[in-house]
Amino acid sequence: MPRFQVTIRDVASLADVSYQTVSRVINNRKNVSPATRLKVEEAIAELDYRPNAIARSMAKGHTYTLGCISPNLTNYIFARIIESAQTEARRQGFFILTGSASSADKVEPLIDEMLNRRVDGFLVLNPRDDERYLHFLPLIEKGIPVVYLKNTPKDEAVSSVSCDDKTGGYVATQHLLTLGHQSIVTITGPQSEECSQERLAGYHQAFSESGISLNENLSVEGDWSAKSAGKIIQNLLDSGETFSAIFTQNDRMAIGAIRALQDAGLRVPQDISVIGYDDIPLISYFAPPLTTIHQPLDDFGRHGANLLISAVMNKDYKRKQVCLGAQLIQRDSCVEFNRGGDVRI
Amino acid sequence: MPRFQVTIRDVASLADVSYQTVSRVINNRKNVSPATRLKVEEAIAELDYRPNAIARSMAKGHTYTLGCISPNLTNYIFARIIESAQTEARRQGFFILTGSASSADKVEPLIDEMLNRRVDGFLVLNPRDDERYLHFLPLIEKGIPVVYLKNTPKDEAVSSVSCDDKTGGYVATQHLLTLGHQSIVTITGPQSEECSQERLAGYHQAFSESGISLNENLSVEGDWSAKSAGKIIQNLLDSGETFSAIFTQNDRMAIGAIRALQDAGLRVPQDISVIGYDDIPLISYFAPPLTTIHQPLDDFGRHGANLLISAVMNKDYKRKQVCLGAQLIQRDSCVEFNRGGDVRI
DNA sequence: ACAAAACATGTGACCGTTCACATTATATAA
DNA sequence: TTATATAATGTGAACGGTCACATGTTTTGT
Repeated sequence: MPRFQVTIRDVASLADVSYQTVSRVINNRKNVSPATRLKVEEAIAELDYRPNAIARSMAKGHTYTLGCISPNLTNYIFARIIESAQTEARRQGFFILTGSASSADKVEPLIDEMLNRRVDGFLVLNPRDDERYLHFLPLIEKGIPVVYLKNTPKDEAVSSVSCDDKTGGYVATQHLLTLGHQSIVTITGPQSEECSQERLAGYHQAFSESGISLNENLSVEGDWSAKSAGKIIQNLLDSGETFSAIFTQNDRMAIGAIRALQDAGLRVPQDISVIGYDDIPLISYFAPPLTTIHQPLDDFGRHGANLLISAVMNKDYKRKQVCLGAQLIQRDSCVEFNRGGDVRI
Repeated sequence: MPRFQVTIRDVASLADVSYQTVSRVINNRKNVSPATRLKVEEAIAELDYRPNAIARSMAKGHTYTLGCISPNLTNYIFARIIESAQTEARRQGFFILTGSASSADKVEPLIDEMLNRRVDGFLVLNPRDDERYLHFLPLIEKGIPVVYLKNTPKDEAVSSVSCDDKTGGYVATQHLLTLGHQSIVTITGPQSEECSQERLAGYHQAFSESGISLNENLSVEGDWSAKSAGKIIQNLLDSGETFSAIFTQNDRMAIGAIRALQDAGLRVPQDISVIGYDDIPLISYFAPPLTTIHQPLDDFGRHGANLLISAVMNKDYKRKQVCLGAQLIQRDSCVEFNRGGDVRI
């Protein structure tokens, strides 16, 4: 298959200089006379020459490409983080090779192929999901730059960007307590995941600070899906537990919970207050507009890309953990607890 | 910067064969004796050798990488299509380099950088948005494979995957007509875009087939956002127009419309039926669960990747236009028109 | 005015593969 | 047995850049 590419040497012969001089021009090096530079630039324009990044990677040993591995692309949270990481990476001359691995066993081949393509480093979203971070440990040992993003294992000596999930859980719970609620259901994510544990810890902390006693039966583990939360609420109602508010660890579960409440004839927020987590798009158009915890997703991507690129470029880069804040967004799904007793079916 | 890579020659010398033989083994060529193959494979395993895809690209003139350019990554529609394209591409040994260009003027530099990286071809989402497809015309002329995905210019001689938007618009409208509605508002996307025009054409066709006369004032142009639809409905109500149903060209606008109706004290579907388009996630949890038109997003990605890879691999590949179907999803936002007159405020 | 430093440019080797071709060993046929 | 096809392996030259170094030309300092 005959190739048909304009090379640095074609430019050189047209401009009547050596190929090295052309290389100097395209890399914006000093030590090129203005006249020569102009000649070369004209030749480049005339031939519509494009430097071959592949050949450059070959010679330099850098691909200026980052591998980004996430559970999927369709979850808004991931998409948003990847998008902002991409923006930041591109600003610094890097591209991102995306790969989704829906389960842990698909992570290994993905890493392998990205390694073959000689990505300069890895951006790993939600490494704690199904313990997929275990696959990156060998890479980190070999000195390949890796940055964990969101839901990160806490104890690892790895660069990471995470959110202060404990505070997030605390703020959410605190908000409900302040409104006078005392019996607050919390639906967590899988307890194997760091962020679920943290948000639950925040919930506990808020209770213990307020001195209000905590009903352990009201903490239930979901799987992030609306469906799981719906079932949990249904069970809770059936079991005769008493509560006036719900804190779900993501918005999807809030939606599922609200649906279950409505199916049971309860109104949100008049009968039960609900607070979510994430602030996904259109959730403000929900009925009722959901009060929730907002995370700075763009900062995740930006910091993540930055950290990774720094590690790629500086051999003696020190690992760093960044922790971002979370913010309460008040809408209409939480109101003051103002009735004689909790709901009981 | 000293590199430290295991190469084909390291493997060769350990296995005591020539580097070419190693190449044959890793490429699974015939003409290698089983004994030699085994020796080489052992050496590969021992050294943890990884073929350098960059060097391979260099030699072969193919990168096995596709450039994917979309307006963003956060829109579920795009994310889903890209994710499925990625899955299909990877199945065939390709990777996807993603790039978002929020506006047309950002497309050019993105193409440039992808071209420098020698992507084998381009996957272009929504080329009709702000006429970004114009940037790809020169590439297509040069013979670089390009596939358009969704909202494609109809008349181009380019491979593309689109949806039968006219039928989609027809089915949606037809559904409302069948329920007895006669005054049906439609909120379109920007009329500069192919798919908006098509869906509107379907709306017209359904009316003309039914023989019911059409009130031109009820066709209004939105910008795909919930907000725009909200304003449009508000204006319509204020102007005293009469209608009993709404067909919005995407789900977000349906949500905005429903909110505006509710704010005006109207109930959906009892007072006004609403049908959307897209079937985005969680929309079935909305109040009321939205009746909408579903598009086979995964097929978009799959076909798109396939078409592009075929074009990349076969020099004499013929351009092909794929058109996918759309499907009515009935939920609870549309009911029979059963009252004496239309709503009038 | 002359040595030293700074600038401008060119040459050869290399990055890690694959390709086309050459060579050698082995099997098949007459 | 010898000619001939076939299998197994090796060699040199690409692919398109960058790096280190060599060379020639100016500028600068005293």
